[in-house]
Amino acid sequence: MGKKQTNKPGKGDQTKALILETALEMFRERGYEETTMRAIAQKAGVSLGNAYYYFRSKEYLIQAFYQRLHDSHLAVALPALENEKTLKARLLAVVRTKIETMEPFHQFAGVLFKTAAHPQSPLNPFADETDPLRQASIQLFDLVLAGIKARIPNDLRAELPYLLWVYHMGIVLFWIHDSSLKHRRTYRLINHTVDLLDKLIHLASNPFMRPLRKQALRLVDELRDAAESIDDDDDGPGKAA
Amino acid sequence: MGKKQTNKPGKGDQTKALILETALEMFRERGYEETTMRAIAQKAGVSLGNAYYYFRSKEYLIQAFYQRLHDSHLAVALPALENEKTLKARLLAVVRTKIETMEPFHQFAGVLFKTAAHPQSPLNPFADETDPLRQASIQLFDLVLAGIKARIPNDLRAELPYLLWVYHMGIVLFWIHDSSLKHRRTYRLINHTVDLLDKLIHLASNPFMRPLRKQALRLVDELRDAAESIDDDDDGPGKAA
DNA sequence: GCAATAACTTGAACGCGTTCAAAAAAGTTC
DNA sequence: GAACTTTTTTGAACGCGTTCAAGTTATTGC
Repeated sequence: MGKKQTNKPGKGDQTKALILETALEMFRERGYEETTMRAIAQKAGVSLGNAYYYFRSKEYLIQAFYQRLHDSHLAVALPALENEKTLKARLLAVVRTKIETMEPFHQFAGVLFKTAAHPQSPLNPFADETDPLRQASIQLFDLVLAGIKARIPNDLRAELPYLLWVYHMGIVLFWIHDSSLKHRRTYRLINHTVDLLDKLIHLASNPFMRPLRKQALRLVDELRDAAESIDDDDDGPGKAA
Repeated sequence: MGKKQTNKPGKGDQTKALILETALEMFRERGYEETTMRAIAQKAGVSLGNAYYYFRSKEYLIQAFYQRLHDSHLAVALPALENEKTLKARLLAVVRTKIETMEPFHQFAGVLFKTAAHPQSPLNPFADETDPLRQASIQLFDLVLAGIKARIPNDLRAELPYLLWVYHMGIVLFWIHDSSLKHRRTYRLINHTVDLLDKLIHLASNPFMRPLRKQALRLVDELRDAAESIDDDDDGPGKAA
């Protein structure tokens, strides 16, 4: 029973890990475009074709990187959440640790959104609703909300994890473009936006704001499953009511 | 006097136009990735190297495409604005015509954001503040606002053209991912968001909203010149106030 | 007109990501 | 352990974007 587990311990898994490790190291040091598949293979001590046996394309190395990143982020974000009770503090903790986790890959990160924004790319984080990594990432923001006392209307509460995830993607996008020293601009932006979001969420929770909130949430709903199915509905030619 | 004008009539300008025309036609029919520089050159009846004499890279063909697109958009948007007096109607007209103008390039358009989102790319529309095409594009939204009666606070009014431009970029991004029939989802989204924006702008114009508006605008200010200079300021380690 | 200079054009060559038939190694079955 | 299958590994080859030294054609100065 010690030998074969659920799947296969696989000799090849070692090779795969070796290639990924080598690739990420080279990405970090030299950047993505500057690191060739041939160089990765050579440094890892395998043949070029072998790298393609384990990773369908160079882009798939990025996908593996995403997974690593998320694991690392969880490892520091979860403990950080233990100490915080307010929405503002918890959100701040998660977003800050995210950026800190990505820090070593800043130069390399530029390419992420390049591929991620491409509709046809398998890395597009908005692409398939069922992507487990994306779900896990959103779930972290659900956890942020689960730990607070303040009451948030159910309709908003349901969408908020996703919305905060989108928000944090925006922060990451900003960070990618941020060339300021030690990315101070990004941290400042995080402080300000978290502050603003905190106020907005409380404002939106006010009964007075219910109609506008409902309308905005309906919009969000529509945005979510946009690039998915091919269907036909209404509103084609006519104007808004 | 019929010969030499201000600059040079340039024999090569013909060749450049020919190459661009051929390229865009092939992009439209076959897509960007599927159209090779060799194929463009061959169809245009020039050598491969010649194409690179006029366009530094394949990406620069996209930049030329941007310019074409904007010209076409202006040609239909400006007349459309003549008939409309309200913010909602004017904004709707500009954004709708934008999508309609881009229609023939939907398949090809996917690659736009791929390159555009890349920080190092010369096509990044957020990159350099001084890009004339970007300025022209923002100016169109200034024109949208210039034609309305409703009073908008000065601080908001000043930033709004840029904000609406960013909004319209978001719509384009959605459209790129929109696989619904005739892109009905996009048009529906435009209707709903324009409606929402209209309400939001009026709400934000309320004196009651002044503090929140000020804070949001300060944030926008910070976002604008983010990827520009390398500086160092405050807010590094500490938390939000 | 004629040399000199600039503008334009060419095609071979380079390095890259990717593919693939074929070989080698590991695992399986009897 | 032999025959067979599956997994892993290889390196040559392909098509691509891009570069460049070398040509050809147009323009300029006299």
